[in-house]
Order: sequence, then C-alpha cells, then structure tokens
Amino acid sequence: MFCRKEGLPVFALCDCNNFYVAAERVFRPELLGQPVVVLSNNDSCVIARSEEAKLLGICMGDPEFKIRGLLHRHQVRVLSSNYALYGDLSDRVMKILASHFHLFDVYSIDEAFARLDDGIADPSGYAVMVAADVLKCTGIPVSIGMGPNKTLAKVANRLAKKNGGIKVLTNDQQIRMALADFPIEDLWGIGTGYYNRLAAMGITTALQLRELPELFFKQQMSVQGQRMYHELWGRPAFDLQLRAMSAKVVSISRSFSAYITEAELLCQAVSNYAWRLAEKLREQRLCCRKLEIFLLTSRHRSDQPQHFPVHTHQMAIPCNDAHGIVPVVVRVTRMLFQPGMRYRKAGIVATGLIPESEVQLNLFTQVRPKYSRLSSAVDRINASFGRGTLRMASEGSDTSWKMKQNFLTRHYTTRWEDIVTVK
DNA sequence: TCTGGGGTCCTAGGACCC
DNA sequence: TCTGGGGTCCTAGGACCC
Repeated sequence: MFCRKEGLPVFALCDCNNFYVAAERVFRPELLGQPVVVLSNNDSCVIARSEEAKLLGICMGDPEFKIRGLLHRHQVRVLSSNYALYGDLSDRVMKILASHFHLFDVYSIDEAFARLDDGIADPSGYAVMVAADVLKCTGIPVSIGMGPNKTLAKVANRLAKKNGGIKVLTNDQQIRMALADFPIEDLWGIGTGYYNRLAAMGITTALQLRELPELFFKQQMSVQGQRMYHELWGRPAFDLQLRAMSAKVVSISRSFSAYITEAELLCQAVSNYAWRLAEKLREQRLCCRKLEIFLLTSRHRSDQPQHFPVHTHQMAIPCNDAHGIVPVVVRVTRMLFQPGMRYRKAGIVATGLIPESEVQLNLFTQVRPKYSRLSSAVDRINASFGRGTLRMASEGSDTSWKMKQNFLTRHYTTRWEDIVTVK
C-alpha cells in the first residue's frame, strides 16, 4: 500500500511559515522585515511571531502584559488575531497544494500532509516548484519536508525551516543524521508530559529515543507511542486521512475581558456562546444529544477563591437550534453560579453528535420542523447582514464581558467594505 | 466454603496536536 | 490588572447484558 521505488520519500508535509504573521503581511506589506506578533483572544498571549520577533526572544504563549516593555522598546508590531482572514487564506493555500498533490490531507489551518505520486522522479525539485506556486498565488511562504512517513516528513519539515524551505529524507543514513541532533520535544507526539519523563532518563534526542526497545514505547506511551517507534525506523504507521470525518465534539469557550461576578451578566454571556454553538452545529449539519456547561475562575489568582463547576445535560431530543440550546445553557449556568466567585471563563461542549438527517427521520421529533425553518431563516439573514444581526434577547446589551481586540486588522478577503482599493 | 466469562457501551481522565 | 481556543485518540473502570 505504501510501495514506492526504494529510496524515495512517500510523504510530504507542507507547512506555512509563521502563518498568522504571513497572512497579515499579505495585506500589510509595511510589516515585512519588521518584528510582528499576533495575540490570542482578549489580546492576552503571543500565538504567532515573525522571525524578527523570535530573535528578540519572544516565546510562544508569552502573556502580552509581561513582555509589554520589550514590545515597546523594539517597536514590535502587535496584532489581534483575525481568524476570518487566516481561515480564508488557509483555504486558498490548500486549494493550490491540492492541485499539485493527488492524495492530500489538510491537517490544520496551516499544514497539510500529502502522498507523492509515483511519477515524481525528483521530489526535491517538485517541492521547490510547489512552494513557489503557493507563494505566487497567495503570498504565503511554505516549507516542505519529505520522508518515508508522516513523523519523518514532520522532522524534515522542521529542518526545512532552517534550510531554505525544502528538505528531503531519503535513506536511513540521512534519517539517522537528522534524528541525531533533533530534540525530542520537537518530535510529533512528544508533549511536556513525555518530555519530562524522557529527559529524566537522560533521553534528549530523537535518535536516542529510537534506540529504546519497542516495548518501552508501548508501555510508556501506549499504541500511539508504538506507532511513533515504527515511524522513527522508517516504517509508515499513520496513513493519510483521505475522507473528511464528521466532528465528534463541537465546543465554544471564551475568556471574558473582565471578571464576571453577577449571575445575570454571566447568563447573558453564555447565552451568546450557546447561540454561536447552535450556529456551529448547523454549519456542520449535526445535532447534539448532550451539552456540557462549565465555568472557570482564574487559576492564576491563588489569592482568590476558585470554582470550576461542570454539568452535563442530556437533551430530550437531539438538537441544533438556539431555541432548544440557549434556555438549557442559561438554566444550568444559573445553577452552577456561586455568589462571591469571580468568573474568568465559560464554555459549552456539545457531544453525542449525530447527523441532522438522522434526527429528522425520528418519530418523536415533530416539534423540530418549526424551529428548524426559523433557524434557517435566521442563518440566512445573519449570513447576508453579518453575524449577530439577529440574536437572542437573553444575550442582553451589556457587552462589558466581550472579547478585547484592540489591534484587529480588516477582513480583507471576506467582507465587502474591507476590500482593498487600488488607486 | 466454594459464586463464570465474555462482550458492549459509556465515561472520566490523561496524553497529545495546532 | 492583564495568562487562548478547539480539537483528537487512548485507556481503565463501571454498568449492564446474556
């Protein structure tokens, strides 16, 4: 199934370089060459950095308030995250990549795996051509790594970033060399938990890790670890995911821009989240059978009382309309709320998902069509006039909890009034 | 006193990913 | 004062069934 001429790579990983920053630079060329960071929701943490920002010592996840002096001193350009822009540019990049690779698997907003066609005799030259085409068509630079499986294509990609954008691993000698000084914490499948355990044993490079017996992987890191073992030795254990799978969980959670201490305001905020969750379920044509509602106080404030309540609600009928979901979420939130607590975040997780079509076949769902037609009408209106044009009255009008985005760029590619004007 | 065995489904929690 | 959000997979253990 993975057969290909001996010594040639089978898998490619294409990864956009510093994607969020690159996406901003497409429409803000004055940011080229400047240190740039993109912040998470509420403008709280660094989630993307340009090369210039990395050189200043800014790390992923750094809270903005802790590095404010540094940002100011070096005139770092600070941006709020603009997911409408990133999502749209991601779609464009993926379309170009898909036109060059027959078998193709979108792995995340900025990454895709591909299997190389048998006819490609010069993988490295092919990768150069693909990367150039993506850059020409979208303005986004990509790095491409190739190897005999996904794990090693990931390793190659990491090396490609430091090596002109393309890296191909073809035989075990090259693989050995690549793994010899590859830090285990950068390996796909090694997070902080495994890293700490391995480092305590003196294992710090991917090559050292590979030398451990297969049983160690199996016992310490379960079957995923066992798959990693095979891939490190060049045998493929993860294939491409060629069919889009329907989501198993759909969730929405947000931190508030200020603490919430009143039940009323909290209910208004979760009412807004519940509405958005219902929209997301309808976008994916799914209905949920369960809703998990949770509240969080700030873990970083050990001087304040903590409260992390969770409640799971079973829906009588699988549901994806706001009229079924919002009242449940508000009722549960009222029940979970404890006076005296300063809530920082709330969220809703929809599980037990089934396709909309299966619900409509159910005998006991005669009440649905009315709300289903109402929801479709609301979705059409909001699609035309913008999200939030129609919403639930329970959401209220006090927006003090809403997300802070002080450095947001325009929706250049997805909103008519934000489109760039050429003089 | 001695109390089966094998299967499924569900859930909670822990690991990981970007 | 200020520390993101949305996912996946795996395992162990309990309930339940025949």
